[in-house]
Amino acid sequence: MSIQFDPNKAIYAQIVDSFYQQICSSELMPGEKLPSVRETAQMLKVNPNTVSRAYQEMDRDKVTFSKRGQGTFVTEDHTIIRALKEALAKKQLTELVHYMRNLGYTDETMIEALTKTIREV
Amino acid sequence: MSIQFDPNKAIYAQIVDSFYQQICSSELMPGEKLPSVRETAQMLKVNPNTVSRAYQEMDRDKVTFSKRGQGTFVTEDHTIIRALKEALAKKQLTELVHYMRNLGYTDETMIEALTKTIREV
Amino acid sequence: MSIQFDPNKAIYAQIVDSFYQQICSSELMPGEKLPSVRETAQMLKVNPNTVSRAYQEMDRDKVTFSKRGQGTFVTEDHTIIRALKEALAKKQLTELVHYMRNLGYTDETMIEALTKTIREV
Amino acid sequence: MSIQFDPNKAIYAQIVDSFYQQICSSELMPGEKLPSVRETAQMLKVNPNTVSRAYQEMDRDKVTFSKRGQGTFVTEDHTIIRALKEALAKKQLTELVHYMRNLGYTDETMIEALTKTIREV
DNA sequence: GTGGTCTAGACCACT
DNA sequence: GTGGTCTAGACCACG
Repeated sequence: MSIQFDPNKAIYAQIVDSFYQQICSSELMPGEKLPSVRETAQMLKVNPNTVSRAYQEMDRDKVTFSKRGQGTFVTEDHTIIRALKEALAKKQLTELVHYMRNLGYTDETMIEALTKTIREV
Repeated sequence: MSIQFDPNKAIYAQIVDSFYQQICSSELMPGEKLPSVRETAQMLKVNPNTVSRAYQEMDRDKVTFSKRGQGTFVTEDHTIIRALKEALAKKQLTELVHYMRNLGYTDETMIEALTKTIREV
Repeated sequence: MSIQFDPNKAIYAQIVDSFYQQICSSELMPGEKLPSVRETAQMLKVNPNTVSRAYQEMDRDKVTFSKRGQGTFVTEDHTIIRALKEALAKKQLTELVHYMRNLGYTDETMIEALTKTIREV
Repeated sequence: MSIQFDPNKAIYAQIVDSFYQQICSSELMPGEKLPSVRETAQMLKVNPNTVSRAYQEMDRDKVTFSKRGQGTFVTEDHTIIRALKEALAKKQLTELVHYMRNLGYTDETMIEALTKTIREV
C-alpha cells in the first residue's frame, strides 16, 4: 500500500479512506488483521499517532475493532461492510451527478451515457 | 479561479483541465476571451511559460484559438465543445464504472444506484 | 470548573463527561460558547491537545459544534440534549440497579427504597 | 481484592467501604474471618497501621469484631448487616436522586426511568 | 509485541 | 485570536 497524500485533506482521513477501499474491495477480508499502527506508520512514512487516529476513527465507525495487545481487525459484521460500500458508492455517485449536471447532462442523458460506458469498458 | 495543484500531475495539464471545466459548464462562453497568459500566471502564481504551454495545448485541441496581439478565445464551434463535454464525461464515467465494479456492483445495480442518486440529489 | 482526575479514565473522556453534565444541568445553555481549547487547557492544567480531543469527541456526538476561528458552541438542537440527558441518566440508573441487586434488593424493594429516598431528600 | 485509591478520600475509609461492599454482597459471610491486618496491608500495598485503623472503624460500627490473637470476623448479627446494606443503599440512592434532579427529572419521571431500567437490565 | 493516552511544540486556515 | 492537524517522544496496560 502507498498513498499519494493530498495536502488539503487530513492525512488520517486519507488513511481511513484507503483502508475503507481495501475493505470494500475485499483486499482486506472480514476478521483480517490490519498491519499494526507502527507498521503502517513506517510504510506510509507518517507519525504513528496519525495512524492511531485513523484506526480509532475506523473503530468508532465499527468498521474495525481493536484488541489491546493483539491488533486491529476488520469487523466480521457484513451488515456494516455493506453499509460502508453503499456509503462510498453514494459519495462517488453524488459527485458524478453534480459534475454531469454541471456539464449540461439531463437525468436521461446521464443514465444513457453511463449505460454506454458500461458496455464499452 | 484557483487551483489546488496535485503534485503528481503536470501543472500545465491541470490548468488545461480547469479551463476545460469552465468552458464545459459555460462559465466561459464560446467566443469569450480567456485571461492573458500573464494574468493567469499571476493569478495561479505560476511561471508564464507554464500557462503558455497550457494555452498551446488547448489551441492544439481546437478548444481555443489565439489571435496574435489580441489574446486567446474559446472556440465558437459548438461541435468541438460538445465533443469536449463528452470526453470529460466519459473520463468521469469510466472512473466511476471501475470504482463501482471494484466495490462489487454489477452493471444493473450500478445503474439502479445512479438512478436512485439522481432522484435524491 | 475544576476536575479531580481519576487516573484510570482517560482525561479527555473525563473532560467530555464534565461538559456533558454542565450542558445537561443547563449550566451551559444551547448555543453558548465553551471556553476556548487553550483556556480550558490552562484551567485544567492539561495539554491543549487533550482538550482538543475532548472537544472533537463532543463535536462528533453533535452535542457541540465548532466554527473555525470562532470557537466551540453547545448545540441548539434540543433533541440531542434530551437524548444526552437520557443517556447519562440511563448509565447512572444501570449502575444503581446492579449495585442494589448486589446488595440483595429485589425490583420491588429497590423502587420502594427510591420512593422513600425521594420523599426524604 | 484490589482498590483503586481515590486521592481525595482517606485510604482507611476506602478500605472500610471495600469490606462493607464485600460483606453486603455476601462475598464475606457472617462469621467469616477477614484477612489479617498484615495480609491486607501487603495485598493493598499500604501501611499496616492504615489497615488497622480501617479494622477499628468496622469494629466500632459493630460490623466486625476482633478476637485477640485470632483475627477479625464479620458480625453474625444479621440486623447489623441489614442496617449496613440499607445505609449503603441510601447513600447511592441519595446521590442518584440529586444527579437525576440536576438533569431535570421529577420524582415521577425518575421512578418511571428506574422501573424501565429494571425491566431492561 | 499490541493499541491507548498524554505532553510538548509546531504550523495551518479561518475571522 | 479560533480550532485542526501533525510530529516527536514518552509511558501505560494488556497478552
